[in-house]
Amino acid sequence: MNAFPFKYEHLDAEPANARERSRLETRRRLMVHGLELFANKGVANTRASDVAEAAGVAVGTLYVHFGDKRGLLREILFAGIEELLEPLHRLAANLPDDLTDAVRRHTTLMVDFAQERQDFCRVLFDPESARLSVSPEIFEYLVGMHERRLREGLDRGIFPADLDARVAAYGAVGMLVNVLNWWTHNPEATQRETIIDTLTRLRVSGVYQV
Amino acid sequence: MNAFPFKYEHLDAEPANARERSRLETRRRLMVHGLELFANKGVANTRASDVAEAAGVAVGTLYVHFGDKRGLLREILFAGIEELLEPLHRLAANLPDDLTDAVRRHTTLMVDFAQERQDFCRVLFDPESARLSVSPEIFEYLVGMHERRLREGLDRGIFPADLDARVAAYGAVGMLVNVLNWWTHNPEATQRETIIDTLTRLRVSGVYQV
Amino acid sequence: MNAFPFKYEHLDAEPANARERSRLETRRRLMVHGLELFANKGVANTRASDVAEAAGVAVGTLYVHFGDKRGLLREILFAGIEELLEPLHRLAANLPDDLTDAVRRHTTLMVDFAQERQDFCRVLFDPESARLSVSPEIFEYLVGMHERRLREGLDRGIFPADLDARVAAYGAVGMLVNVLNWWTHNPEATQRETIIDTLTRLRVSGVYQV
Amino acid sequence: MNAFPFKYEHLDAEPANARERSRLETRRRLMVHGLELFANKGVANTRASDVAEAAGVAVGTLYVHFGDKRGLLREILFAGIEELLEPLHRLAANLPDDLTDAVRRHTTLMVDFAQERQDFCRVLFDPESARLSVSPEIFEYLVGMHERRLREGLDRGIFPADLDARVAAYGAVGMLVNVLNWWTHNPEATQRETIIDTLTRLRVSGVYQV
DNA sequence: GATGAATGAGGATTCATTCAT
DNA sequence: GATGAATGAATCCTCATTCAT
Repeated sequence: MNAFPFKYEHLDAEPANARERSRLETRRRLMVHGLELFANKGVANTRASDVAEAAGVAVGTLYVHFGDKRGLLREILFAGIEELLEPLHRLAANLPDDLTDAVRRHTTLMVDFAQERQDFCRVLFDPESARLSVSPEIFEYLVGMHERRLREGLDRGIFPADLDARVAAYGAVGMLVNVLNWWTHNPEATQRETIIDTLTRLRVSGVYQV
Repeated sequence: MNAFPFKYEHLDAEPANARERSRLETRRRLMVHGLELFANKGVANTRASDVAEAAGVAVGTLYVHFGDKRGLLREILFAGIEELLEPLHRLAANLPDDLTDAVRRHTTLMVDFAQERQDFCRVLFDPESARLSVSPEIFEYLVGMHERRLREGLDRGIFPADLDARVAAYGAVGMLVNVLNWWTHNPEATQRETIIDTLTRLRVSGVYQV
Repeated sequence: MNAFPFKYEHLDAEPANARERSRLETRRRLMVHGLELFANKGVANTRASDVAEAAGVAVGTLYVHFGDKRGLLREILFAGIEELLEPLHRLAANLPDDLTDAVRRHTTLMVDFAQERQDFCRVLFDPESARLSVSPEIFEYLVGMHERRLREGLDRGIFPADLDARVAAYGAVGMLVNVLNWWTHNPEATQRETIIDTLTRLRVSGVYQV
Repeated sequence: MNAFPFKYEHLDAEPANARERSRLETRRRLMVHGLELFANKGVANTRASDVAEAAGVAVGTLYVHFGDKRGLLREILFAGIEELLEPLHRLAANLPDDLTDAVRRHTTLMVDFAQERQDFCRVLFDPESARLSVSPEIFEYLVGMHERRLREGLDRGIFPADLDARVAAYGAVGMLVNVLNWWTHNPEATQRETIIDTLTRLRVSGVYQV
């Protein structure tokens, strides 16, 4: 049901016994404080020991749970993106017939996610996440999803045949990501609605004047 | 009338005297080898001394010319991007009336540049260039250019009024950059024409089926 | 009459009751897998938890049984060396009268042991065993044995009087150990018989041409 | 003339210019203080920064000169062993005809070296030098030298034909090394002459009573 | 201007060991 | 006795940058 292919230990897994419960709690604390520090100080400027200290555990504990700093970053980003994927998949299963409506719903979902999860987005768009090849992996996944949807639309004759699904998918994701990256760092620069309207516009009918 | 606001010492400045000529030659060698190493090993994995050695000078010389490693990177990227800006400005001064034609010309220019200057693009899209705030500066500039052009179009009623120029500019640049970034690292994945057609399509009329 | 002065819990102790049997089995498993890992990955590169995992128990269990990693290493090496000591003592109690015969029998025993217990020898000769002062303790013991035997020979006028028993003992053990160390790591380099012949030769009459 | 195959920057290289002279002096200081600390605290217990501090330079300087801690250790040991090799080669070029005489001269050289260069020997015999594969490389070289000499003797019929040169070389070096290792750490245990007499005895005619 | 030896702050990571359950 | 999550001291090494020559 959920196509997200990356395994990670679910935080909501049933707590089994006391020891396991405590382990998961430690893990959760590391992720929560990691997200906060990564978002506020930047990923590169946050030391593994900073996160451990904030979480109230020893550095070694971080390494027990996540292998290394990159591992922690991965888990944080994958857990965060999964929260986006869930409504996304729900939407996909229940798409409006009207193209503009459908795109607007999709865009709105992304924009609202960016607005509600600003800290997560700051980490996702941190150049250090790119340097560690974590965010690219996530963007690739989004591109893949988009490509599949485009390919379906092409098959069903909804989209113009001269579109290449792969290229268009990279384009759409790049457009979204770049706008949200900017907006995340300049939330006051414009309104939620402006972004939704403009992105929906561009995605559906480009700059073309009807 | 070059609007590019960043100063750097032109490589094509007239060679004045012998000493000056030798100075410029040293400078050029550092930039050429810097570009090559940055492109092939990655910016973060290339040490200042690597570049100096490749250029056949002492490390200190690099610092005499560029202040620091980031300075060298800046000069390399700004010199490269200027090669893109020149034809871009020429095109702007002489734009076809037809919207699709105009966009296609613009897109073609960008795509061809990416194809011809693969090494430059690898450096431009290197996460380390982002971490050092060099590439963002360039992308901001491109966004600014785009925004101005969109605003003109809006003023003249060419583009639909519900577009926000700034948001649309970020979107367009993000689309372009993401596609070219991918293509630069996977040149065999698709054809130049496919990219031009799809990007032109998306930019002009989105996924909308006429 | 076993002169080996180091205590360790015998593996072949009678199994008393079920609980005790299981305890000994756990202990045996730790030693068996410890030997294997130490031999194959090197002592320094084998973590206590690796051994525990291979043995199918928790790390803590290793510490319950052996106190620390060095304790495990000691038990493994002492158990192994005891397998050498037994036939050695048997031989000592029943030595041929002819000097060359006696030395050859002794040498053969050592060489065959090295050949049959390659894994043990890799651990014994591992520099980490030296760093932890485990192998030196064993070599000292062998030197002591040898010294006693030499002293006896000297007393009985079998060996030339200008030999210092202690020095000669260190020399003989060093010779043996160095050859076997090399051979253990290069088993294909030479034949068992070549080693036995040459070592016997050297021990009995040096390089002297009769 | 000198068969020692390991390259390292000679300390006695002509001082060229002032900068180079200062560089070599820095290098020398690092080696001198490295030897002292390695010998007194043990190689594993000496931090790279300890050596740098003792030498009055920054840690980085050590890494500039030797690459890493192991590099420093190598240079120290190779420089030291070369001091042994020089008289050794001189002796080889001018060997007494009498076998016992020749062996005694050779043994004396080694023993006197060990006595005069106790600190060097402590480092050479340090298990950490073995763990870092530095001392084994040196011992291999000594074995190679020995093997060649034995092979010559065998060819000329001086040594008994049933000796295998390689095995005998490993044996002889092991004997020497083990005795000197012990003596280095227990200088009071016996006299220089006792060691020379016994080792010469063993090497030439084993334990055989003439 | 060019040189290149020297600098030294900075952080990730390991793993033997413990102890509450 | 067995467990295994948590501990945290301990060091290596990098490399952008400087400045005396």
